[in-house]
Amino acid sequence: MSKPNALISALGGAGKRLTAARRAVAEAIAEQDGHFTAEDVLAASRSRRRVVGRATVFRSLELLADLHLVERVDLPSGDHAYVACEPDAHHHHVVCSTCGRSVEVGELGLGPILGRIEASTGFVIDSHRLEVFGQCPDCQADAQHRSA
Amino acid sequence: MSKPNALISALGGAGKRLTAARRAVAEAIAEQDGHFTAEDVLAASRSRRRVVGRATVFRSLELLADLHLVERVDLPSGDHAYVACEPDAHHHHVVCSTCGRSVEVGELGLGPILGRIEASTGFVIDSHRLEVFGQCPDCQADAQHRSA
DNA sequence: TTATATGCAAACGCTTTGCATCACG
DNA sequence: CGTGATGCAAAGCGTTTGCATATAA
Repeated sequence: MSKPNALISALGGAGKRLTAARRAVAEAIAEQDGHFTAEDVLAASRSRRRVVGRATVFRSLELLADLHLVERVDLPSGDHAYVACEPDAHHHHVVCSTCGRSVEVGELGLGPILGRIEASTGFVIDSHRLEVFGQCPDCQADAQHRSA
Repeated sequence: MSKPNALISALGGAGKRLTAARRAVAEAIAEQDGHFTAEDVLAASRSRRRVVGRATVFRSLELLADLHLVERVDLPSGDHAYVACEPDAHHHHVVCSTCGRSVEVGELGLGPILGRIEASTGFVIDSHRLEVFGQCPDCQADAQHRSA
Protein backbone atom coordinates (compact mmCIF):
# COMPACT_ATOMS: atom_id res chain seq x y z
CA MET A 1 0.00 0.00 0.00
CA SER A 2 2.86 2.45 0.60
CA LYS A 3 6.38 3.13 -0.63
CA PRO A 4 8.90 0.33 -0.37
CA ASN A 5 11.46 3.06 -0.99
CA ALA A 6 11.24 4.17 2.58
CA LEU A 7 12.26 0.72 3.72
CA ILE A 8 14.90 0.40 1.06
CA SER A 9 16.57 3.71 1.66
CA ALA A 10 16.51 3.20 5.40
CA LEU A 11 18.24 -0.09 4.83
CA GLY A 12 20.98 1.53 2.84
CA GLY A 13 21.38 4.19 5.47
CA ALA A 14 22.13 1.58 8.08
CA GLY A 15 25.18 0.35 6.24
CA LYS A 16 23.39 -2.74 5.03
CA ARG A 17 23.67 -4.04 1.54
CA LEU A 18 20.90 -3.27 -0.87
CA THR A 19 20.27 -6.68 -2.32
CA ALA A 20 17.63 -7.99 -4.65
CA ALA A 21 16.24 -10.19 -1.93
CA ARG A 22 15.82 -7.28 0.43
CA ARG A 23 14.13 -5.19 -2.21
CA ALA A 24 11.73 -8.05 -2.78
CA VAL A 25 10.99 -8.31 0.92
CA ALA A 26 10.46 -4.56 1.14
CA GLU A 27 8.05 -4.69 -1.78
CA ALA A 28 6.21 -7.59 -0.28
CA ILE A 29 5.85 -5.77 3.01
CA ALA A 30 4.72 -2.62 1.29
CA GLU A 31 1.82 -4.43 -0.27
CA GLN A 32 0.68 -5.90 3.01
CA ASP A 33 -2.28 -4.12 4.43
CA GLY A 34 -2.28 -4.66 8.14
CA HIS A 35 -0.32 -7.16 10.09
CA PHE A 36 1.43 -9.97 8.32
CA THR A 37 3.43 -13.04 9.06
CA ALA A 38 6.70 -14.21 7.63
CA GLU A 39 4.71 -16.62 5.53
CA ASP A 40 2.67 -13.76 4.10
CA VAL A 41 5.83 -12.05 2.98
CA LEU A 42 7.05 -15.24 1.44
CA ALA A 43 3.78 -15.74 -0.41
CA ALA A 44 3.76 -12.15 -1.62
CA SER A 45 7.28 -12.45 -2.92
CA ARG A 46 6.33 -15.60 -4.76
CA SER A 47 3.25 -14.11 -6.36
CA ARG A 48 5.34 -11.23 -7.61
CA ARG A 49 7.85 -13.65 -9.07
CA ARG A 50 10.62 -12.22 -6.94
CA VAL A 51 11.13 -15.40 -5.04
CA VAL A 52 13.06 -15.17 -1.81
CA GLY A 53 14.19 -18.02 0.38
CA ARG A 54 12.37 -18.70 3.59
CA ALA A 55 15.49 -18.13 5.64
CA THR A 56 16.10 -14.81 3.98
CA VAL A 57 12.63 -13.63 4.81
CA PHE A 58 13.21 -14.33 8.47
CA ARG A 59 16.64 -12.75 8.37
CA SER A 60 15.30 -9.65 6.65
CA LEU A 61 12.42 -9.34 9.04
CA GLU A 62 14.81 -9.56 11.94
CA LEU A 63 16.96 -6.90 10.39
CA LEU A 64 14.04 -4.60 9.75
CA ALA A 65 12.82 -5.12 13.27
CA ASP A 66 16.24 -4.12 14.59
CA LEU A 67 16.00 -0.96 12.54
CA HIS A 68 12.49 -0.35 13.85
CA LEU A 69 11.07 -0.41 10.35
CA VAL A 70 8.73 -3.18 11.30
CA GLU A 71 7.56 -4.23 14.70
CA ARG A 72 6.67 -7.59 15.99
CA VAL A 73 3.25 -7.91 17.56
CA ASP A 74 1.89 -10.89 19.39
CA LEU A 75 -1.68 -11.58 18.47
CA PRO A 76 -4.15 -12.66 21.15
CA SER A 77 -4.06 -16.08 19.53
CA GLY A 78 -0.42 -16.31 20.42
CA ASP A 79 0.74 -16.06 16.84
CA HIS A 80 3.55 -13.78 15.86
CA ALA A 81 3.00 -11.14 13.26
CA TYR A 82 4.65 -7.95 12.09
CA VAL A 83 3.43 -4.52 11.22
CA ALA A 84 5.26 -1.88 9.21
CA CYS A 85 5.80 1.25 11.20
CA GLU A 86 7.43 4.60 11.36
CA PRO A 87 10.79 4.31 13.02
CA ASP A 88 10.57 7.62 14.86
CA ALA A 89 8.79 7.98 18.12
CA HIS A 90 7.60 5.46 20.61
CA HIS A 91 4.12 4.36 19.77
CA HIS A 92 1.72 1.49 20.00
CA HIS A 93 -0.47 -0.36 17.59
CA VAL A 94 -4.17 -0.78 17.50
CA VAL A 95 -5.02 -3.89 15.56
CA CYS A 96 -8.38 -4.73 14.05
CA SER A 97 -9.50 -8.16 15.22
CA THR A 98 -11.47 -8.67 12.05
CA CYS A 99 -9.40 -7.48 9.13
CA GLY A 100 -6.01 -7.20 10.76
CA ARG A 101 -5.32 -3.65 9.73
CA SER A 102 -3.46 -1.64 12.26
CA VAL A 103 -2.93 1.99 13.03
CA GLU A 104 -0.33 3.61 15.18
CA VAL A 105 -1.14 5.72 18.17
CA GLY A 106 1.24 7.78 20.27
CA GLU A 107 1.82 7.49 23.97
CA LEU A 108 -1.40 9.28 24.85
CA GLY A 109 -0.51 9.64 28.48
CA LEU A 110 0.86 6.26 29.32
CA GLY A 111 3.89 7.87 30.98
CA PRO A 112 2.13 8.85 34.20
CA ILE A 113 0.66 5.38 34.47
CA LEU A 114 4.07 3.82 34.21
CA GLY A 115 5.26 6.25 36.85
CA ARG A 116 2.48 5.07 39.11
CA ILE A 117 3.43 1.48 38.48
CA GLU A 118 7.04 2.20 39.40
CA ALA A 119 5.91 3.93 42.56
CA SER A 120 3.59 1.16 43.65
CA THR A 121 5.77 -1.82 42.76
CA GLY A 122 9.30 -0.52 43.23
CA PHE A 123 10.21 -1.75 39.76
CA VAL A 124 12.36 0.33 37.44
CA ILE A 125 10.61 0.01 34.12
CA ASP A 126 12.71 -0.64 31.04
CA SER A 127 10.11 -1.23 28.42
CA HIS A 128 6.47 -1.78 27.89
CA ARG A 129 4.08 -2.87 25.22
CA LEU A 130 0.50 -1.88 24.88
CA GLU A 131 -1.43 -3.90 22.38
CA VAL A 132 -4.98 -2.92 21.66
CA PHE A 133 -7.44 -4.98 19.70
CA GLY A 134 -10.84 -4.04 18.41
CA GLN A 135 -12.96 -3.34 15.38
CA CYS A 136 -11.82 -0.75 12.90
CA PRO A 137 -14.37 1.70 11.47
CA ASP A 138 -14.65 -0.26 8.20
CA CYS A 139 -15.37 -3.53 9.93
CA GLN A 140 -17.91 -1.85 12.19
CA ALA A 141 -19.69 -0.64 9.09
CA ASP A 142 -19.54 -4.08 7.50
CA ALA A 143 -20.98 -5.63 10.62
CA GLN A 144 -23.89 -3.21 10.53
CA HIS A 145 -24.62 -3.95 6.90
CA ARG A 146 -24.66 -7.64 7.57
CA SER A 147 -26.96 -7.45 10.56
CA ALA A 148 -29.31 -4.88 8.94
CA MET B 1 5.41 -20.30 46.53
CA SER B 2 1.64 -20.21 47.17
CA LYS B 3 -1.28 -22.57 47.61
CA PRO B 4 -2.03 -25.06 44.90
CA ASN B 5 -5.35 -25.50 46.67
CA ALA B 6 -6.61 -22.30 45.17
CA LEU B 7 -6.02 -23.69 41.72
CA ILE B 8 -7.39 -27.08 42.63
CA SER B 9 -10.58 -25.87 44.21
CA ALA B 10 -11.20 -23.44 41.39
CA LEU B 11 -10.85 -26.33 39.01
CA GLY B 12 -13.42 -28.33 40.85
CA GLY B 13 -15.75 -25.37 40.93
CA ALA B 14 -15.71 -25.19 37.17
CA GLY B 15 -17.17 -28.63 36.77
CA LYS B 16 -13.86 -30.12 35.78
CA ARG B 17 -12.53 -33.36 37.08
CA LEU B 18 -10.01 -33.28 39.85
CA THR B 19 -7.43 -35.64 38.51
CA ALA B 20 -4.00 -36.59 39.71
CA ALA B 21 -2.43 -35.03 36.68
CA ARG B 22 -4.14 -31.72 37.32
CA ARG B 23 -3.11 -31.72 40.94
CA ALA B 24 0.44 -32.29 39.83
CA VAL B 25 0.26 -29.42 37.39
CA ALA B 26 -1.24 -27.17 40.06
CA GLU B 27 1.56 -28.07 42.45
CA ALA B 28 4.17 -27.48 39.80
CA ILE B 29 2.72 -24.08 39.03
CA ALA B 30 2.51 -23.20 42.69
CA GLU B 31 6.21 -23.71 43.10
CA GLN B 32 7.07 -21.53 40.14
CA ASP B 33 8.26 -18.16 41.19
CA GLY B 34 7.57 -15.77 38.36
CA HIS B 35 6.73 -16.58 34.84
CA PHE B 36 7.15 -20.09 33.58
CA THR B 37 6.85 -22.09 30.41
CA ALA B 38 5.08 -25.34 29.73
CA GLU B 39 8.47 -26.99 29.85
CA ASP B 40 9.10 -25.58 33.32
CA VAL B 41 5.90 -27.15 34.55
CA LEU B 42 6.86 -30.42 32.98
CA ALA B 43 10.29 -30.31 34.59
CA ALA B 44 8.83 -29.42 37.97
CA SER B 45 6.39 -32.29 37.81
CA ARG B 46 9.19 -34.65 36.96
CA SER B 47 11.40 -33.49 39.79
CA ARG B 48 8.55 -34.07 42.19
CA ARG B 49 8.05 -37.55 40.81
CA ARG B 50 4.50 -36.73 39.81
CA VAL B 51 5.18 -37.19 36.15
CA VAL B 52 2.66 -35.76 33.76
CA GLY B 53 2.59 -36.16 30.02
CA ARG B 54 3.64 -33.28 27.85
CA ALA B 55 0.25 -33.11 26.19
CA THR B 56 -1.50 -33.00 29.54
CA VAL B 57 0.58 -30.07 30.65
CA PHE B 58 -0.47 -28.11 27.60
CA ARG B 59 -4.07 -29.15 27.98
CA SER B 60 -4.08 -28.19 31.65
CA LEU B 61 -2.46 -24.88 30.98
CA GLU B 62 -5.05 -24.13 28.35
CA LEU B 63 -7.79 -25.06 30.78
CA LEU B 64 -6.34 -22.90 33.53
CA ALA B 65 -5.95 -20.02 31.12
CA ASP B 66 -9.62 -20.34 30.17
CA LEU B 67 -10.49 -20.15 33.84
CA HIS B 68 -8.21 -17.13 34.25
CA LEU B 69 -6.13 -18.91 36.83
CA VAL B 70 -3.04 -18.39 34.75
CA GLU B 71 -2.41 -15.89 32.04
CA ARG B 72 -0.30 -16.15 29.00
CA VAL B 73 2.29 -13.46 28.54
CA ASP B 74 4.47 -12.93 25.54
CA LEU B 75 7.98 -12.06 26.53
CA PRO B 76 9.92 -9.46 24.56
CA SER B 77 11.98 -12.33 23.18
CA GLY B 78 8.87 -13.67 21.52
CA ASP B 79 8.66 -16.67 23.79
CA HIS B 80 5.42 -17.70 25.38
CA ALA B 81 5.19 -17.95 29.10
CA TYR B 82 2.52 -18.08 31.76
CA VAL B 83 2.02 -16.40 35.10
CA ALA B 84 -0.29 -17.47 37.87
CA CYS B 85 -2.81 -14.80 38.69
CA GLU B 86 -5.88 -13.89 40.60
CA PRO B 87 -8.95 -14.56 38.51
CA ASP B 88 -10.87 -11.53 39.70
CA ALA B 89 -10.44 -8.14 38.20
CA HIS B 90 -8.83 -6.98 35.05
CA HIS B 91 -5.18 -6.35 35.64
CA HIS B 92 -1.80 -6.36 34.02
CA HIS B 93 1.54 -7.89 34.81
CA VAL B 94 4.84 -6.25 35.47
CA VAL B 95 7.58 -8.72 34.75
CA CYS B 96 11.15 -8.50 35.95
CA SER B 97 13.52 -8.79 33.00
CA THR B 98 16.19 -10.30 35.19
CA CYS B 99 14.57 -12.83 37.48
CA GLY B 100 11.22 -13.27 35.79
CA ARG B 101 9.11 -12.59 38.84
CA SER B 102 5.95 -10.76 38.15
CA VAL B 103 3.49 -8.70 40.09
CA GLU B 104 0.00 -7.71 39.19
CA VAL B 105 -1.15 -4.15 38.91
CA GLY B 106 -4.64 -2.86 38.42
CA GLU B 107 -5.87 -0.67 35.63
CA LEU B 108 -4.31 2.45 37.06
CA GLY B 109 -6.11 4.77 34.69
CA LEU B 110 -5.75 2.99 31.40
CA GLY B 111 -9.45 3.45 30.72
CA PRO B 112 -9.27 7.10 29.72
CA ILE B 113 -6.37 6.33 27.44
CA LEU B 114 -8.34 3.64 25.66
CA GLY B 115 -11.19 6.13 25.36
CA ARG B 116 -8.85 8.56 23.70
CA ILE B 117 -7.65 5.86 21.34
CA GLU B 118 -11.22 5.06 20.37
CA ALA B 119 -11.92 8.71 19.78
CA SER B 120 -8.87 9.31 17.65
CA THR B 121 -8.97 6.12 15.61
CA GLY B 122 -12.65 5.31 15.35
CA PHE B 123 -11.96 1.78 16.57
CA VAL B 124 -14.23 0.06 19.04
CA ILE B 125 -11.83 -1.57 21.45
CA ASP B 126 -12.49 -5.15 22.52
CA SER B 127 -9.42 -5.96 24.46
CA HIS B 128 -6.00 -4.78 25.31
CA ARG B 129 -2.83 -6.00 26.87
CA LEU B 130 -0.29 -3.95 28.68
CA GLU B 131 2.95 -5.73 29.36
CA VAL B 132 5.55 -3.95 31.38
CA PHE B 133 9.11 -5.12 31.80
CA GLY B 134 11.77 -3.84 34.14
CA GLN B 135 13.91 -4.56 37.14
CA CYS B 136 12.26 -5.63 40.35
CA PRO B 137 13.48 -4.17 43.66
CA ASP B 138 15.50 -7.28 44.49
CA CYS B 139 17.32 -7.30 41.20
CA GLN B 140 18.03 -3.60 41.49
CA ALA B 141 19.65 -4.29 44.83
CA ASP B 142 21.65 -7.18 43.40
CA ALA B 143 22.86 -5.00 40.57
CA GLN B 144 24.06 -2.40 43.04
CA HIS B 145 25.94 -4.95 45.11
CA ARG B 146 27.66 -6.27 42.06
CA SER B 147 28.74 -2.89 40.76
CA ALA B 148 29.78 -1.60 44.19
C1' DT C 1 -21.38 -46.81 33.96
C1' DT C 2 -20.06 -43.24 31.01
C1' DA C 3 -18.26 -39.09 29.74
C1' DT C 4 -13.71 -37.12 30.62
C1' DA C 5 -9.04 -37.00 30.99
C1' DT C 6 -4.52 -39.15 30.21
C1' DG C 7 -0.33 -40.72 27.96
C1' DC C 8 2.30 -41.79 24.28
C1' DA C 9 4.25 -40.93 20.05
C1' DA C 10 3.84 -39.16 15.81
C1' DA C 11 2.59 -35.14 13.26
C1' DC C 12 3.00 -30.17 12.76
C1' DG C 13 4.28 -25.56 11.78
C1' DC C 14 7.21 -21.95 12.49
C1' DT C 15 11.88 -20.55 12.92
C1' DT C 16 16.84 -21.21 12.85
C1' DT C 17 21.23 -23.00 11.20
C1' DG C 18 25.16 -25.05 8.43
C1' DC C 19 27.41 -24.49 4.53
C1' DA C 20 28.70 -23.66 -0.14
C1' DT C 21 27.86 -20.10 -3.47
C1' DC C 22 26.91 -15.41 -4.96
C1' DA C 23 27.30 -10.44 -5.47
C1' DC C 24 27.25 -5.58 -3.45
C1' DG C 25 30.28 -2.04 -2.62
C1' DC D 1 38.53 -8.31 -4.19
C1' DG D 2 36.47 -9.38 0.46
C1' DT D 3 32.86 -9.49 3.42
C1' DG D 4 28.31 -9.86 3.94
C1' DA D 5 24.05 -11.95 1.96
C1' DT D 6 21.59 -15.82 -0.11
C1' DG D 7 19.40 -20.24 -0.71
C1' DC D 8 18.62 -24.70 0.18
C1' DA D 9 17.59 -28.34 3.04
C1' DA D 10 17.91 -30.26 7.31
C1' DA D 11 17.67 -29.67 12.16
C1' DG D 12 15.26 -27.73 16.18
C1' DC D 13 11.73 -26.70 19.26
C1' DG D 14 7.46 -25.83 21.23
C1' DT D 15 2.85 -27.27 20.57
C1' DT D 16 -1.02 -30.14 18.97
C1' DT D 17 -3.42 -34.37 17.73
C1' DG D 18 -5.10 -39.33 17.20
C1' DC D 19 -6.26 -43.02 19.59
C1' DA D 20 -6.45 -46.66 22.97
C1' DT D 21 -6.61 -46.85 27.91
C1' DA D 22 -7.62 -45.36 32.58
C1' DT D 23 -10.56 -42.94 35.86
C1' DA D 24 -13.48 -39.45 38.39
C1' DA D 25 -18.04 -38.83 39.44
